[in-house]
Amino acid sequence: MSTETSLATSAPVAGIAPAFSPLYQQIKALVLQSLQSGEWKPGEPIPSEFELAARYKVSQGTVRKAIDELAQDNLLIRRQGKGTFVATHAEQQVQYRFLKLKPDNGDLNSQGPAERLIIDCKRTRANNDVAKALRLRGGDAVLQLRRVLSFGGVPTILEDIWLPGGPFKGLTAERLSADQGPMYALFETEFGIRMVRAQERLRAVNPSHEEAKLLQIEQNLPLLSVERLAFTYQDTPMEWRRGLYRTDTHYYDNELN
Amino acid sequence: MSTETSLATSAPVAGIAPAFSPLYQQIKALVLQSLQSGEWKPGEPIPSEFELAARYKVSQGTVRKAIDELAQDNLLIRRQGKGTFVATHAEQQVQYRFLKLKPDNGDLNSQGPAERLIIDCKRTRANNDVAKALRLRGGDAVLQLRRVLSFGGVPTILEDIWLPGGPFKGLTAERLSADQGPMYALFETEFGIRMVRAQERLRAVNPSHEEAKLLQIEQNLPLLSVERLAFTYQDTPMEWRRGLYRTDTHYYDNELN
DNA sequence: AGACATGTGTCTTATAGAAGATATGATAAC
DNA sequence: GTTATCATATCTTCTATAAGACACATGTCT
Repeated sequence: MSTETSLATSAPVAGIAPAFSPLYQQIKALVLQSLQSGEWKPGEPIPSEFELAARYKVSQGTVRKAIDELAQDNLLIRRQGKGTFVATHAEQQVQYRFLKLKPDNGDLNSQGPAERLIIDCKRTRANNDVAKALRLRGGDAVLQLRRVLSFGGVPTILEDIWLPGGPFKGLTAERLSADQGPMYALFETEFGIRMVRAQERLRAVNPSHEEAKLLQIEQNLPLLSVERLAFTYQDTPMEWRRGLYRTDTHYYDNELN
Repeated sequence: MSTETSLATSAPVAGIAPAFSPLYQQIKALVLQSLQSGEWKPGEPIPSEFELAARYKVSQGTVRKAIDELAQDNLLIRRQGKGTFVATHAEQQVQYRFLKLKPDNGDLNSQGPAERLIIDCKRTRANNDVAKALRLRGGDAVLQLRRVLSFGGVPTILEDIWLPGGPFKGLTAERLSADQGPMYALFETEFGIRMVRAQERLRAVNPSHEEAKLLQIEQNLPLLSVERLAFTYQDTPMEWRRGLYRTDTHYYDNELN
């Protein structure tokens, strides 16, 4: 009975299996559950492959394949010799993982860290567009904020951000200003919400009078409008933002394959 | 001697191995060579995993891992039960693999295929920017062409394209116009050049008078400028293009993770 | 039309050594 | 005695092999 074991004969999983799919997919789903439930927190290591194999009653190779895919999706990070860790936006290396704007010369960190200025932060009710994007009911409480990012003293990005009021209860302008580092990192530590992926829609637009003023540019300079819907686990939308990027000194970088 | 075989004892490869790296990486490199040399052409199947394993004197699992990565990079396409195929731009499914522009409502094919109009096609000498991008010497022969893409009768994209003269010797406006389907597909069949990946840089710009006229728009409508450098195997740049996209009716779609 | 055989990629298990990271303990140097 | 240095043990992930069952595609034979 060397290889014709499990799957049919021995029940492989702990909880209820999602459906009929490859074993490693089921394991992947179970690991995802643990990530989602917060059993393993961002930055922390998850159990070793052999431990997980024992826990789920499958072979180490099957666990490995599940973890491989999760690492591929940037949900986990493998470090040889050390372990496998829950990915986080609070890494020292890449400051803004979702920011694809690059300066025409040098790199983003060459002029020191970005300066972030909160212009506005208020609690309002979701309009139809925002409600639809965040899957809320129209009129539900949302947190709206506006900020300007500057690089080397030059205002470069103007962002309007909408967050669902429920999950982000207690978020204030002070808390945001006090914090160094990426906003998504703060979301993880303070609210237990990890942004997993995002979808961006880009357009070229002319800024309004007010927008031009906030970025200290002429109104005839076209800007790159970047609408982003960010998702946490389970493809649940958790943030909607619209950025206006200066692209006379920077460009939006994208790799195709 | 069940598992402590090869690597040290039996020489694993056919040609000269690149350096010291994992076996599957070496296999990957060898497969890449065969792709590049045209031993297996776009759309065709490559030998089965077991055949390759025999050929390279490694196990099927090792070949599998090599192929997995190549499939990940969109160089190969696996089809269960049928085989593994060399990826091509001539697929029926996704017409324009590198085109990320989507209409605000409906999808690109809803209004039928794109109409393509060649505005200009001439043989010139590379200026400095183009030469640098394509790694040519300034003044080398290049093919320059300009075209307009329309969807549902509405001009939407204006593109200027530069191709190195050598590899694309014999390309004419007639040949381009005659051809249906993606340009990159024609490059494969007519010139044996397969575009593997590309890098895009996006900016918001105001069109020139001429550009606005070609797109039949007002000059005050900002456009999305998309500079693309496309690479073939070995990270060799083979095309530089600059597109101007209308983004009042369409948007540039991008996924982050 | 249906059954069957065959060739393909897919999935799972088992085994085992390589390679990177870290702790521990022995030994040497001060 | 304390501090450095080295070797060893023991974690981890990574690489490689082998073998068998399964799923999918496409024939061929009945």
